[in-house]
Amino acid sequence: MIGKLRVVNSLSREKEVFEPLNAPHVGMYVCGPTVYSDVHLGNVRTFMSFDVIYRYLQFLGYKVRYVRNITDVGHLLDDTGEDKISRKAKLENLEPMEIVQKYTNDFHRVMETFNILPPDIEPTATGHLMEQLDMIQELVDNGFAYESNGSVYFDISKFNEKYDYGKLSGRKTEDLLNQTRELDGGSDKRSPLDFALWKKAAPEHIMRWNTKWSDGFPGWHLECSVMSTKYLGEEFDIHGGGMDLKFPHHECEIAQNAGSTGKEGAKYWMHTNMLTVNGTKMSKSLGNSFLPHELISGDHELLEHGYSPMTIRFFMLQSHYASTLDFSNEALDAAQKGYMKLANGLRLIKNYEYPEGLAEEINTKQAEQINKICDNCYHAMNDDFNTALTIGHLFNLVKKVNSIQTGQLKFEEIGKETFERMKSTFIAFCEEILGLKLETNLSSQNLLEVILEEYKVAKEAKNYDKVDELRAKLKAEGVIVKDMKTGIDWAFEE
RNA sequence: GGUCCUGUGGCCGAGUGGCUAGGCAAAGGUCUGCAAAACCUUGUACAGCGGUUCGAAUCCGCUCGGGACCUCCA
Repeated sequence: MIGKLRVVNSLSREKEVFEPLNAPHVGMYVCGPTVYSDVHLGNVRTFMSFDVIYRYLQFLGYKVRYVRNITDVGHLLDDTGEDKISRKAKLENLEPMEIVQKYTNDFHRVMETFNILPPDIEPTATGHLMEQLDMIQELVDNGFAYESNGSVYFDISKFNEKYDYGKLSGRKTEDLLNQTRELDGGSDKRSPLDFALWKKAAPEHIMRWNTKWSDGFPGWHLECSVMSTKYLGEEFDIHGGGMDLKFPHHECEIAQNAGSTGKEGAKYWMHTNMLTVNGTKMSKSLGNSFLPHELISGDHELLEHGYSPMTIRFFMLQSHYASTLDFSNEALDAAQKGYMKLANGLRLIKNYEYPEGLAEEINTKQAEQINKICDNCYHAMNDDFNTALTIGHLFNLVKKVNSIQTGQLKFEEIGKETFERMKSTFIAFCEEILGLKLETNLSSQNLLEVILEEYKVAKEAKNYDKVDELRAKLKAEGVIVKDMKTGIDWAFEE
């Protein structure tokens, strides 16, 4: 390993050296989707960011247990106390579990489309009701929660006697109180800051469980505390999620963990930033959100045409996960060309082998440059998973690879050792770490070979009409013919 | 209103004190039947003003612009 991995910890707001609690094991929990409708692109960015983090940690040799939940109940919509799943179920006249299954399946398909690896454990809230009830009881026993009219609430003021509610998002309880609108008379809460652990269900509420507290359902924040603790322990390494979950969701999680176990859960908190469209956060209510399939097909009023999943992945990884990323046709088009350039480089180097028995005539400058670039890839990823910088370095390797193809750089100048390092580094960073894979839309690889052979023959015979015709034919397939001193090859059209 | 983030060349986007980020676009060159691709070269970039420093895009202050969270949201 080159250098140490450093991550920006939302808790300290500083870049810290990453030191797992129980190396080589790493526990990572990421807040997953609420499966009540299609995932939108913003969700994809978050899960893609943590996918790269997961991949890189594994690449570094850590044994990672990655837990990403599915929220299938209890996500309060508003003051009505109705949750997202049951509202949708009523709307579509389906069983809540049908909604859950439908959108869970859809979610998995989308994740696969973008080459996002599945987590090691994907627990559901409904599958952990007993554990949630246990944690509620613990919180009540410890004096951090109270029952009120069949519901159970977390008691922020009690919590603050011993802990500090708001430390993650930098909020002060007094400020929060000043800003919070007054409770309507009907509330069972002692303070507007208190949040629900268990909600008594209204008669029309369809997802409900009969417990000693009431016939009701769990609060949203609880499941994450319960499931992270169950699968990763009272203290674990990384907890992630989108920025917008920082408050109140993650703040509540910390409170629940501390209140029940005495430990605050995660050592490192990591937050991904938002996707924006024309500078404004992508969200459904603003009508500026894209569904993954719309971006791929181009079937959206804001889009001129579609983009392949790997182009989108590349586009997203070209910015740092903690920065906002703005969507535009121009930016996407530029990313498409850039991605094809990278993909062509990847395809080339995968096919290259250092020639057997070739005498080395090392060009020290070239070899040093290449080794430096390889080092830089590690440095970039070690620096808080800087995929944007990593991609920049990979493009520098692409130049070397292309130079080999055109014969401007020779194998013997690089030497076997450096060549092998370049090859393995390039492939590992593209495929294993960034999760970019080649997308071949060629109808037939063999056909391509045949046409290229035909092209070669025509070229040698100086039959230029035929040459131009074949060129056009291949271009229609998205393939560009490359005439070089060293021979004829092809590349994906950029 | 409170808390916080942010403003980089035509566009996107890295970069927290001195070391060419990178991609797209543009210009010139090499190569070529012509092209394309590739490679090489080129761009008075760091919102404005002031300060700290031998030296600042990078630190500090002010001004102006953009955004997020404070209610469900990745």
